[in-house]
Amino acid sequence: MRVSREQAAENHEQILEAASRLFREQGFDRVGVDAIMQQAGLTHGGFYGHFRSKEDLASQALGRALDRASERQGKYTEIGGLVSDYLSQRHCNDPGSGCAIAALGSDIARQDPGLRHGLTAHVRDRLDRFVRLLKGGTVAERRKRAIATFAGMVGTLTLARAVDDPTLSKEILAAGREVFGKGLS
Amino acid sequence: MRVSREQAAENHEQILEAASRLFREQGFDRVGVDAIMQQAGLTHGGFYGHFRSKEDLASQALGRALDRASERQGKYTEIGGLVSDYLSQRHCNDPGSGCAIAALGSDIARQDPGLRHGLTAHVRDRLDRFVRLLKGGTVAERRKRAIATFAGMVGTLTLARAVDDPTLSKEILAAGREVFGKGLS
DNA sequence: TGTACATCAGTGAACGCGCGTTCACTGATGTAC
DNA sequence: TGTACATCAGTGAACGCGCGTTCACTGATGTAC
Repeated sequence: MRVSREQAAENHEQILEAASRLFREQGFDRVGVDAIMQQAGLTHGGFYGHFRSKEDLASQALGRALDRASERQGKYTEIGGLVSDYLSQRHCNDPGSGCAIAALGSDIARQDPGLRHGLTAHVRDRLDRFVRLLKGGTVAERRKRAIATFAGMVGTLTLARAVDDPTLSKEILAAGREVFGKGLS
Repeated sequence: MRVSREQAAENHEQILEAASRLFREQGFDRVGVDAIMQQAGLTHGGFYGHFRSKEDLASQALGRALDRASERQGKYTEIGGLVSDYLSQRHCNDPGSGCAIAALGSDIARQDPGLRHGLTAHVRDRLDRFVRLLKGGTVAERRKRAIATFAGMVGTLTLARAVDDPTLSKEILAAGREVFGKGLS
């Protein structure tokens, strides 16, 4: 049962959207093509009309998630607000719509070269933006602080999600907000 | 072909050791019971004489890796050396014998409750030790810095491993060493 | 504008494969005399 | 100390299952006249 070109394009979007969320929620290996297609309102057989492989989808879905994150962070003109948002309870509880680096962090290093290459370009871009948000010191110093602030944010969220005690998790988030919210200046 | 009790105990250790390394290198989901037993010099059938399930092994192997990390870090009397070691090129290139939190970070949040509970106890312990290494400020301030330093270390290593450009990876490690090596004081 | 046909997005059964787990069996170890 | 037997750690075939992927088919869409 053929569908219109617009419908097909919309289905394509739905698959990417579903994959982007499910991968972040459960990791690349725990989400099957079947589950993604079901979430997109389709059956698994049609998948290969849209993507060459699951790996191909993973790479594109990560790219999409990272682009969204850039957009979201692009709105901030000062580091404090950005960090507060990133290290919020809401973000911690909802990895599916949040930062893909924190959600998939250690997984990414083991994925295929294409995906890692896309991520690297994104990280570079994000660091450049961070440098522009920071004040004081030389450019080289701001860049060091940008890297450490970004890494600190990712590590704080990873840690807050890993522990199973809500009190400790909140304490970790709060400490991260306080220390990294100033951009380490 | 029965083996002696000492041999059986040694085999048990070998399985834990192999699992601890392989899980950190490839992640929980990409390592099979088969591969672990082979690495331990045994065949897969004997696995269930040693562990109740793969999950059970994962939990124990993580515990072992974390204990090793505690031992290793316990040797340091000042934060700078500890951070330099943690954010070294060597550690970055060899996740299999390194920090399990950085190697399995985002995976851990999705594992079973037993494993996460063990990890939480470990994180608490590690934070307490960090607090003792830091100087200056009130106890509450030192604790905040301990959390942020620990999170920063984990995030820096995760990021340095995720990117595919060695130059950027080295820059990230160097920035992390410089910023977090002072314990954020 | 209407008709006839080619196209092709999506369906669902089927494939091969690897995984976690089970189990009958083996033969060296440990024990009872 | 030596013998006879029970124990049980490890083996390897087998199991059911879910996965990524393929493919013959369907029927609505798009196009040519």
